[in-house]
Amino acid sequence: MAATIRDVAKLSDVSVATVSRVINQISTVNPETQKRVKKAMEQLKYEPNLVAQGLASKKTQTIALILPNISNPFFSDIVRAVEDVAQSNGFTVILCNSDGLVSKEQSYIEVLRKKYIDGIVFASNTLRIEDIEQLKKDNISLVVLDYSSTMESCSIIRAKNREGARMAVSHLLEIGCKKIAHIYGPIGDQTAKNRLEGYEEMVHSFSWYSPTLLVPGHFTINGGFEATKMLLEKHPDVDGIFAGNDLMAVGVLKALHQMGKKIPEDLAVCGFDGIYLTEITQPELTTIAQPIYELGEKAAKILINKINGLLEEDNVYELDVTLIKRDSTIKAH
Amino acid sequence: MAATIRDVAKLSDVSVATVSRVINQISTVNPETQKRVKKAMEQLKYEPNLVAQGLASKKTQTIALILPNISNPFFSDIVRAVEDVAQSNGFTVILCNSDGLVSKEQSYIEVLRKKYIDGIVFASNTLRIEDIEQLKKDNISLVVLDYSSTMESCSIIRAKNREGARMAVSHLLEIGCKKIAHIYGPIGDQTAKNRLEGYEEMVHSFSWYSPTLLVPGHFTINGGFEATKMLLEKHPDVDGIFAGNDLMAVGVLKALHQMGKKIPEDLAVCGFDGIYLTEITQPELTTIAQPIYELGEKAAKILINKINGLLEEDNVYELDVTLIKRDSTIKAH
DNA sequence: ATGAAAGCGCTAACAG
DNA sequence: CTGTTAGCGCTTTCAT
Repeated sequence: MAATIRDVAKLSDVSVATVSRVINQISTVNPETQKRVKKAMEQLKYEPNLVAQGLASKKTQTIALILPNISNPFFSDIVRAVEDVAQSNGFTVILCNSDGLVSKEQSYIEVLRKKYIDGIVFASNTLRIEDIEQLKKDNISLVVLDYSSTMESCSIIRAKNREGARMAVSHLLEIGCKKIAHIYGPIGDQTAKNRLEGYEEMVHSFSWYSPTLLVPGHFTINGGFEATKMLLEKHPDVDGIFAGNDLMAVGVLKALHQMGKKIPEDLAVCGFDGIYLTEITQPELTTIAQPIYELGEKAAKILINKINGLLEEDNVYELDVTLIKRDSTIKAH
Repeated sequence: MAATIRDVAKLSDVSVATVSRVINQISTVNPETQKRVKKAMEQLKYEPNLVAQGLASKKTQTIALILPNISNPFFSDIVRAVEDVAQSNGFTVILCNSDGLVSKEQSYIEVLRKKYIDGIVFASNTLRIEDIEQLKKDNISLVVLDYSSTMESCSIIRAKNREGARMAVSHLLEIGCKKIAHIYGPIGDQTAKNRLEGYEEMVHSFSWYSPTLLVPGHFTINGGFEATKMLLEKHPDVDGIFAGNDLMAVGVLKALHQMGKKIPEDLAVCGFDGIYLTEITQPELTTIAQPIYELGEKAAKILINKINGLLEEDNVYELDVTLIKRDSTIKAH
């Protein structure tokens, strides 16, 4: 049906090798010949078969993005960024929801390998060292997003989590909070851990500090909701809450509303991430904003550079976060 | 490096054809032989090369999902559903953000074709008849989501938009609204149009009705915000607003808050879609919920059935919507 | 039930 | 600068 490289070769009276050369823009082709070949390609409406190219070259112009769950707005922004970069570089992206399950990730990685995928952006904290090694062996490039690890044998992009947490607490102190609690994310998640550590560093020397001011919220809205109820039962005098991410902060708000608390008068709330949800709550949420799109963008760019052989060493990139003050900590005027 | 079908053939002392047969579970293989081949595959840790399979069979076990923008929470739920179904059927999904631009869609379709993709779930209203025909010719299956068209030459999954709109208005009337406005989505978008029509059918015979109660909101939060300001300037006595989607309803809420209106006492608000955002606003939003996950799930299932040749005719599936009453229309006493 | 062999459409030495 | 040719790893007639 569709024209093949052979048809083009025949029509332009050259060998398939030469046609292949002009397809792949290999310089050593006579301009004259090139013109002839190009004309033939147009005439025949020739389009290279990407699958055949992939089989022969072991490069498929495809990358994968593995993340816990696309429904999380943080990740959907990441996806958008990665896809944009991929698209403008001639790459296609395969999306994989792992739900944070190692088993799911495992099986994804397996089929991705069988598909000759060129690289993976891994947006999850669950990646294991063995996997990294395996991918290296298979010549599949890897960039990890939002990953905290002491040993780095691959490129990592992340935001300054610990520093952000300190900024959050510092802000709450500044506006006059006398007892600040923290709702933290999943244990085992390094990002959650770093934010918790930032909080602890800021508060551990205060006389009011107690480890019972730490409550788990699982990085979900409902987790934040439940955590708040539990927290206020034990510490009715808390007047500031730093939630480890925005989703939990939303849950905090819901709980406080339900309990009839005034925000920020009775209690100030600060989240982390900077997803757009923080703008639609009432009051709007103060948050430590990560440059979400930039995180995804940078990850994709680095990955593609690696794939194209333009980048050798593995680096760790830490992007800055910024405090966005809103009504959940400061009453407008 | 990795074992190929030939290695397996050699080790199990059969031809590659036979190995291929056991890989593809073709029945005509002697159980004895089959066992031998399978043992060899295990020994060699053989894994079929999907790219090679694709080239030879023109089937890649890959589908694509084209949608306007993953950042829209409605679509991220759709993605999740499609990916889940694909995953559990051995398919991989390529994600494409079109921004609703025909040009982008066009270029995506082109590369998808070159990649021997098996099928496409198209979640957008911008698909053109020519494209449908072209895909058919290329033997690429197609299922369209949330698409309204009089002529159907492909399978379509959508919710009952017109009926949902009528339910929304009907509910607002029941709770006592005396003058109901509608904020509608992009003109040209059939879904937006159907919802608008549902509204009109319900209100056109009332004496208070006027076409100026219709305001455009572009299906965005900000659009809903601006529309509300405009609307209340012209019609300060409006006491009910039906927003064409939840995003706009959120914008409505923001605007009303800013104007100091009480909800639902001064003004009741109803959205459409049933995204989870409606649960985090204050007050929570009444909405006409579509079965979002089910929409995506059904689309993916039908697509895969088509690909596997289990489905012939093209049908239109209209899923039911449900009214979810919340505080934006009824004060929980 | 199984094997031989001809592709699928392209890339990449190697030779000239 | 260009052509020949041998794959890439698998599927699929067509025989047997």
